[in-house]
This record gives sequence, C-alpha cells and structure tokens, in this order.
Amino acid sequence: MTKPVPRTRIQRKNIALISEAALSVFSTHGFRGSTVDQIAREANLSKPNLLYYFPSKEAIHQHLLSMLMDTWLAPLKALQDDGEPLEEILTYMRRKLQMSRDHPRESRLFANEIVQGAPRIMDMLETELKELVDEKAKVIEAWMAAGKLAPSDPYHLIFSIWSLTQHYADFDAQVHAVLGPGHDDPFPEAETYLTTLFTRLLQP
Amino acid sequence: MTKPVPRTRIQRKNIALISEAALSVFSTHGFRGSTVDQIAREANLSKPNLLYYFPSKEAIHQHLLSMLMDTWLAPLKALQDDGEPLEEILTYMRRKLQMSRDHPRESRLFANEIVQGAPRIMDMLETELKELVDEKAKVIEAWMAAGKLAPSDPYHLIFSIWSLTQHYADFDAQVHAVLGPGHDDPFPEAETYLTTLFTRLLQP
DNA sequence: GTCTATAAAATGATAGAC
DNA sequence: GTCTATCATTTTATAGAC
Repeated sequence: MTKPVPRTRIQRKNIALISEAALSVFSTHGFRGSTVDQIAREANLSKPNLLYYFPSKEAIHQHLLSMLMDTWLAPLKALQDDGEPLEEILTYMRRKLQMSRDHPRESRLFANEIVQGAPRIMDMLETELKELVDEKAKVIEAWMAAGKLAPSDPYHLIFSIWSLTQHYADFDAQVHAVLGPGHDDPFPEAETYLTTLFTRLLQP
Repeated sequence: MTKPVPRTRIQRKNIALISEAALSVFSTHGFRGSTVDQIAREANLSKPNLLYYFPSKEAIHQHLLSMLMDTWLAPLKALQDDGEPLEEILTYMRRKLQMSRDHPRESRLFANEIVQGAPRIMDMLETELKELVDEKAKVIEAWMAAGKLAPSDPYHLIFSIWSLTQHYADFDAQVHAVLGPGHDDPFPEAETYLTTLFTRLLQP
C-alpha cells in the first residue's frame, strides 16, 4: 500500500515534503475533501511528480496514518507500571495535552478519520490500539484494587483523558470562538483545570 | 440561503425526506466527502428532483446546520440559574450524554464541521454559542463564588462536559473498537463514570 | 525525476419534456 | 413535481517527451 523504503537523498526529501503537505491538507479537509492538486501545490511539486512517489491519493493517506500511529500511541505506552499511580496518570494526561498543543494536525487527521467511522484505520484500532489499552487498563485496575487510586472504570478513564486533551486540538476552532479574540493560549488554563479534575477524581 | 417555508404537504414531506437523508450522509462523510447523488439515493429521489427543493448541495448543508443548532444548544439553555448547583451541572451532563446516544448523527455533523475549522458555521459559534456560554459561565462562576461548587474554570468546565459526552457519539467507532465486540452499550457505564467524575470535581 | 498534455471518471447543476 | 438527458467542471490518474 505504501512505497518501499526510500533509497536516495532526493527520494527521502520529496517523500518527506509530500508527507508534510499531506498532513496539513488531510487534517484540514478530511480524506475526501482533500485533492491531490492541493497537496502537490502545498509541497511545491507538480501533480504527476507527486504521483511518481505515491501510487494514489489513498496511498499517501495510508502512509501518513501508519507513520503517525506510533507518535499517537507513545504517551500511553509510556505509562509506567511501577510509577506512582496518580503521578503516572497526570503525566500521561499532560503528555497528551502537550501533543494536542504541539501536533494539532496529527490529532485532527485521526479525528477526521474516526468521526467518519474509521473506514481506513479500523484494523489498527481493533488490534494495536485495543491491545495497548487492554494492557494499560489492567495496570490501572491493579492500582485501584491496591487502594492507590480511587476506584472507577479504567477504560472510561482512558477515554476521558483522550477526549479532554484532544478537544483542544480537534475543536480548536470552537474553543477559540467561545473564548473570544482577546483570549490568550488556552493550554495553560487547560492543564491547571485537568490536573485538578483528575486529582479530585482519582485521589484515594 | 435556505428555501422559503414549505407551503404544500408534498413540499414539507420531501424537504423532511431530504433533510433526514442529508443528515445521514453529511454526518458520515463530511461536507466535501458527501455527494448530491448519495443524498438523493438515500432519500429515494432523483438528483434533479432533490435540486428542485434546494438550490445547491451547500444550501442543504446550511439548512441542516441552522435547523439543528437549537437542538444542539437546548441542554445548555436549560441550565437553571435557581436550581441546586451540582444537580444542575449533572443534569446538563446527562442531557448531553443522552443526546450523544439518541442523536449521534447530529453530533457528528457538527464534529465534522468544527474539526475542519468550522468554515460554514463560524458565525454561529462566535455569536449564538459564545453568548450562551458567556451567560452560563457567569451563573457557574456565581455558584463557585458562593461556595456552592468547588472553584474551577467555568469555561473549561463547559468544554469538558462537551468533550466527554460527545466523545461517545463522535468517536463511537474507536470506543467500540477498543471495548471489543463482546461489549454492551457503553452509555450506562459512561453515565456512572461521568457522574462520579463531576461530583468529585465540583463538590465543595 | 520532472514536466506538459490528456484521458477517464465523478460530480454539481441545468434544460426541457411530460 | 418529476423525469431523462446533458453540460461544465473538477479530480484522479496516466502517457510520453525531455
């Protein structure tokens, strides 16, 4: 589905250029709403030249999604079995919030795909993502059973961290519309708010 | 932008048919990802017949968005100044969660639009929505100042209710992928989880 | 590797008969 | 009001020169 590993310097450079441009375009307009022309312009390449590196629009999209899946899952992977429970959860939340701030396009790329039923990514959700969440849910459950965290549903706890942190990237347009033009960067306030929220929820 | 008020019975029926079909299609594929043909098929009308009732694809989309904005805002409008503060917030959360369960297409219609930068709806967000949130944020702030709720940021409190409840509609595909095929309806668990969350956060 | 030109299909919208 | 036929444009993708 994706191109073989790039060999030459020029191939690496152009594939990186295309990936960067495609991330901007797909995250803003969704898969169907994006055109190869748009991506080519954004990458400063001609359309046929772009299609020399990827066989189709779908291949670019697939390449992006699988390339970014690791970044997407890294914060949850970093949740440490042997850490201090509440601090581990708060650190996970903060890393996710930081990703929303630093990589909003990546977040919206996945958001677009999932809101539309995840047709091109369902496989990865049912395998990679589910297995990771199952594993970490067990860790959280053990913490709760040991009385180190107040009891609640570990799956919905993870969903709530996703939704609360990704909201500031995915629904950025709405957040800014509601807070108004005079408002500063909402992320510092969000971090304070979410720290309080999870501390009060989880402190035994 | 939208058609004038329908006069005859047949007009009312067909406009309702088209709106229903368009809601399904737009909420699943986004504006650009949807085709007039798809909507027409879903409504059991020919494409020219559909375009007899609406001048363009964009007009159908606009019609839907403004028609549904009231439903979308109703739960927050119902937040009562003179109610018991924690109960009012919990009731608002439950109504939003119920909307995610009963009207997931409406939720995804707005989610698609906002994730893509809200190009066709920004006006409403900056006026109608902002004014309503400003008003209710003041009510919540007054409750906190009076010691009836634990202090926190009222805007981010509202954002958190939106993100947590809409997550179960907008990211439904992911929720089901992670919970697995053997899992029941996640809404009852979600309601329990979110009740605990907001109670622990807000109880003075 | 990159370009111009263009094929082939999809899509939004209209004309005009009934 | 509804249909068939069709136009105009956009869009994905390819051919072939350089």
